[in-house]
Amino acid sequence: MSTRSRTARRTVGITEVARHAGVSPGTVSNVLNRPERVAEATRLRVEAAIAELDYVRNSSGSSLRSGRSESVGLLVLDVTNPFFTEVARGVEDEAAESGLAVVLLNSAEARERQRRNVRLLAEQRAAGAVVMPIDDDLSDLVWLNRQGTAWVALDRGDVAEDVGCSVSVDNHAGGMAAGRHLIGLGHERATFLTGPFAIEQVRRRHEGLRAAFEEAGLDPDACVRVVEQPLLNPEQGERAVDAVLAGGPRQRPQAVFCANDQLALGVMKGLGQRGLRVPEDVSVVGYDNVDFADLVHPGLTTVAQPKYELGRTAMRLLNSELNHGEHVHERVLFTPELVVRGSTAAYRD
Amino acid sequence: MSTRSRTARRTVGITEVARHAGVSPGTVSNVLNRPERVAEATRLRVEAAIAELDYVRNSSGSSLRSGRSESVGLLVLDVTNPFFTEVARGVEDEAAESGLAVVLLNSAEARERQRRNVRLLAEQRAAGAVVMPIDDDLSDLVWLNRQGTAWVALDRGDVAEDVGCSVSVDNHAGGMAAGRHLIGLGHERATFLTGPFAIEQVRRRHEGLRAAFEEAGLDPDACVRVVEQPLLNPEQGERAVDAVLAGGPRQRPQAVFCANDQLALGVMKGLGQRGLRVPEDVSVVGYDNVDFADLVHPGLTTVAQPKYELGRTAMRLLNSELNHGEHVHERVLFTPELVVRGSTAAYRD
DNA sequence: CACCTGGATTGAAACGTGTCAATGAGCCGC
DNA sequence: GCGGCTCATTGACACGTTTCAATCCAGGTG
Repeated sequence: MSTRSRTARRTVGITEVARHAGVSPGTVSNVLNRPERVAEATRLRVEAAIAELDYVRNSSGSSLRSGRSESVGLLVLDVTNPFFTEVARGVEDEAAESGLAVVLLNSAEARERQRRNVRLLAEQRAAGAVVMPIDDDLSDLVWLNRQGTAWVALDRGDVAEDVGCSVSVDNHAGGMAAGRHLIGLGHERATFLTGPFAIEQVRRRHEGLRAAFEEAGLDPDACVRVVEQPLLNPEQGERAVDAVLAGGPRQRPQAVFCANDQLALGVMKGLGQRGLRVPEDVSVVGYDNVDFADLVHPGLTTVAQPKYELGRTAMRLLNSELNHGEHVHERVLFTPELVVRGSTAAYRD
Repeated sequence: MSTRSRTARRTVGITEVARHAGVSPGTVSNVLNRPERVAEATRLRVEAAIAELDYVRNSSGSSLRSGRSESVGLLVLDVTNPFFTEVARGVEDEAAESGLAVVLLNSAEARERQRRNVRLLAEQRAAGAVVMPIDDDLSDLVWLNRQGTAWVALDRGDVAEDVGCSVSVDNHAGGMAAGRHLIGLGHERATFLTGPFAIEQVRRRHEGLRAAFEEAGLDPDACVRVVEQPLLNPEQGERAVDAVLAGGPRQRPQAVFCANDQLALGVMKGLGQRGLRVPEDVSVVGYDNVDFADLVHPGLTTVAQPKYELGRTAMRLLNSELNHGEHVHERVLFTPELVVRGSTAAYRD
């Protein structure tokens, strides 16, 4: 055990570097920010001084002066969800390339916490933010925009374009792809296992599923049942099994389409515990294609989202908004892709 | 589509609030930071002005003046790993309680990137950091400390105590618990499937496993084989199956202990593809107890780490270091816990 | 009434950087 | 050799906040 050395290290700033190199502070600043404006000889001299004094720039000073910091926020619904972490990686990578730091903020699906985090971003004078809003109420974000911080909405295609950019995946198409797949296998009774319908993505996936049945000349009202759970995690999936199976073998769905891989994995576990086999007795389809979907047995058929690309594109959009003076809000829409694995099979009576 | 409103919103600062409330800027600052020093009447007047003008404090200004910012870094090996995300949640929660923002930085297991991130923390004059170092070379972190930024090492029990605090889990005990469990089931040929031995945690787990065999009067050199892969992800686990099975049924291990749940899940998948059943033909033990360990079939027996607590404790330690002037580096060691599920069973010839 | 005390408030001086108008140094062409 | 030009550099100020010594005021005491 030893005591922390409270080194009263005198802070070396731009002015000390300047003195050491025999130039003015302004020149040092130029070397740092617009090297092309300064003659090579002096630039080298300044760089030498920087190295020798082990100078590290103080970003508080610079963002105070310039009015804007060099970090962007990533406001996420739930750090734990593997879907988001993949997105985070995309944002991180793209931000790193433009020298921006990423501040991770977790709303933990709580409105109060989202509000606090938005406020934090405003206090930091963050350059921008990539945001997954907690619900349809965007007033906090509009406020943030008025404070001068730009943002891009993620996975929320319905933001009005006069409010901000958005990057999302076509949830309707995803639901439809899942529906077509099941219908193609001969299923006619499906259950949509989902989280709260307050979440827009979830609603769209449901509509897509129904559209697929309609397209095939089947009545969605008769064919598609819904089981709604309060959260989108594995435990809730497991807990929902009884509701899913309600009605006995004649009424019971031939297939379960889950709004989420986590729900799907939970439901698969629950089905197994009740002696039902996937896919022989029930087919299961998930959504997201998290890494683990490939590792369970049987592999989970699921609607894949380009998670990494999603984050990367959002950050790229944000970047372009930050650099161009004149900016027109954009809306990028990815198309999901069905990945067929072992958890779905043709229906046989 | 509409053009971003470039509102030339004049910035309202502490001085404008002061004028509006008829007090001096200093008083406003006091209201914000040490409300007890200011008389109730004026405090209320200032607060009213703040609300009316929609003032939001500028953290650049305050950290410039005070010399230290109010954010802490979380330097992580790989944002994607579910182990880290759980840790992140713990850090987040604890930081939020003390009003600190968490800056997430991803080393992506690359030394160069870790270095850049450490530099970023120094530039931000971060109050502190929770760090998972990429390898044994802590020189960057020592440098960071000299810059005045304190840190707590995570999951790295071997940092010298004169360098910094650390919070970790007893990897030796974890390996031993796994070993005892397998020996108790009658296994005498085990393979340790692992990532690079350069990682300290991995080495300790291996030693623990060997210690268990020794304790039981068995020769570790004869009983424990090692298969080393370059990375700790599922794909590598799958790829390692052939190496694990080398030697045919007589030589083949009765149990595989993996340094990581991800490896374990990969190897289970690979074993299944080759027609081997878990646990009937081979027992598998993982490490970490990620959420998904409970969802595969059979459930994965694994050594659980208190992930959330780990993060939370690290942040708490950091906090105490930041607040107390005099500080003695601490070393916290958690004990892991074996969670037995279906992937392990008694050996029968 | 003069004096003291202690709490509330003030004013000015930093913190480290970016910006920009002004200055200086060289160079070319007439 | 001179005016005019460009490119490099300078110097001073402003950004919004915290801090701290100095000031003010009210009330109590002798």
